[in-house]
Amino acid sequence: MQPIQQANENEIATVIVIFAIKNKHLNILLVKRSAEPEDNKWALPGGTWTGEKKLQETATARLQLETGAKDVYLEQLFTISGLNNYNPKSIAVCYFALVNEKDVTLRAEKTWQPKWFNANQINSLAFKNKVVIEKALERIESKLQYSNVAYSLLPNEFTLRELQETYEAIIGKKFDRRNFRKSMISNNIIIQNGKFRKSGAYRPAALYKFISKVPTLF
Amino acid sequence: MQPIQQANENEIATVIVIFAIKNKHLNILLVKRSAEPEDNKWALPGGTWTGEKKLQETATARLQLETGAKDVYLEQLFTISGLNNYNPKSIAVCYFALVNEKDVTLRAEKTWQPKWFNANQINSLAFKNKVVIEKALERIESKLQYSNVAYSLLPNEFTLRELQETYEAIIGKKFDRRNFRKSMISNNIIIQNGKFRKSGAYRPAALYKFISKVPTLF
DNA sequence: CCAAAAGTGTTTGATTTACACCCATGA
DNA sequence: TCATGGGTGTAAATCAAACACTTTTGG
Repeated sequence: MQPIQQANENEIATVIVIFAIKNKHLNILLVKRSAEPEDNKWALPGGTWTGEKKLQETATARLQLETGAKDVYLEQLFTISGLNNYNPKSIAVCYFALVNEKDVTLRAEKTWQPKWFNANQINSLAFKNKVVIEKALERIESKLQYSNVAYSLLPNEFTLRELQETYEAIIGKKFDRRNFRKSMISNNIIIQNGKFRKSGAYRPAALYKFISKVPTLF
Repeated sequence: MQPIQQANENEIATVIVIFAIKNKHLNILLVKRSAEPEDNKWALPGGTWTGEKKLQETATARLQLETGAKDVYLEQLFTISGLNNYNPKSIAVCYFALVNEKDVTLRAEKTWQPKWFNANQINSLAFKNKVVIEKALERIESKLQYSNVAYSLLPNEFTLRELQETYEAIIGKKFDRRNFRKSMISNNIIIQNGKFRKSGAYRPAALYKFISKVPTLF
């Protein structure tokens, strides 16, 4: 969301695409605007940068305010002018963040309704937020392929199937279970934590954890 | 270079890391500041964004002003606050550009001296420009590995050796000539243009051109 | 004993790397 | 004929992709 200022002044906004996996689908958090312009439309969360903190800290603060999530992966996407039609002197510094949906408590107020939307079914949005989402989708997909950033989408312990379904939701295709396991383990992304989870009339699944929760390429 | 404004106002600057190959080395264009703060120090070229054009067009305009180069590769790097210590409300949107040194005519004025510096031997710079250069070096290196953007570093026709030396200067290691040729050709990056260049007491080299001068991944 | 998900290795093909000799030219 | 850089192919190794059966559990 881009707050509005005098149209003649530079305005620096941050905008965040917050991703989480819900029901095996990639979701994005949107908030409903409750002011003109674009009143009542859904938009990406964001805020104006005041210069008091570093730019990225403004994004982090907004993320925490909306989701309560901490220690998540946050990365700058790009900066664009002209996102907000109403102020030609505004620019938006866009970020994307990955959160574990179970750690999230949405800030729900009467005038501020955050809501998760399936990332592939988002249509009309305030401003030109669609552009931002498309770039974010590209980036998260390629990032997942050669880094461990999925750690911020998953809880502390998880089964291999849960991990694989997370990857599949984002990349949009199925993987071979044996190859997936081999690759995650041989790239030192995950390791068994020794526990198992029983959840039905079948063999319990070993639980895994991420070896590192620092962004790492492989 | 970041122009100075009232310290209480938002200032949006663009900064460009302009790369070219000179004498088989990767070089960066710097300009000497002729105003406070940081008077007399070398800095990356840049300018203030006024909101009249798109952000990227401001960077393109600055690039042309400094080098005269057109149709070059220009990509946004990232945006940072705090690059300019003197105004806490300033941000810099940073770009990197690749130009062919032979197409360049530097704008040389008494108060504005642009100069090429070996990219790996840049030390003291105005503001925190070093950070920007480091990111740019990372980016150009990885970009070169899986895209054709080298087209903007080279003239219209070139030998395989010239191309390889360009890659070696940037990536910082030597390649096998046979494998390099194979990869460039099988990835449809370059093709012979039918001409040859004689330049000494040895077999003339075939000249190549880029198949496409649109940024393409492979 | 049945249904459901978990676990596990091997083979094939594709890609990447390493490596050495002959060719064309001008002096 | 010599010195210099230009041109070329093959074998080995590594990596990625395809693929099916056995195990554990609860009901």
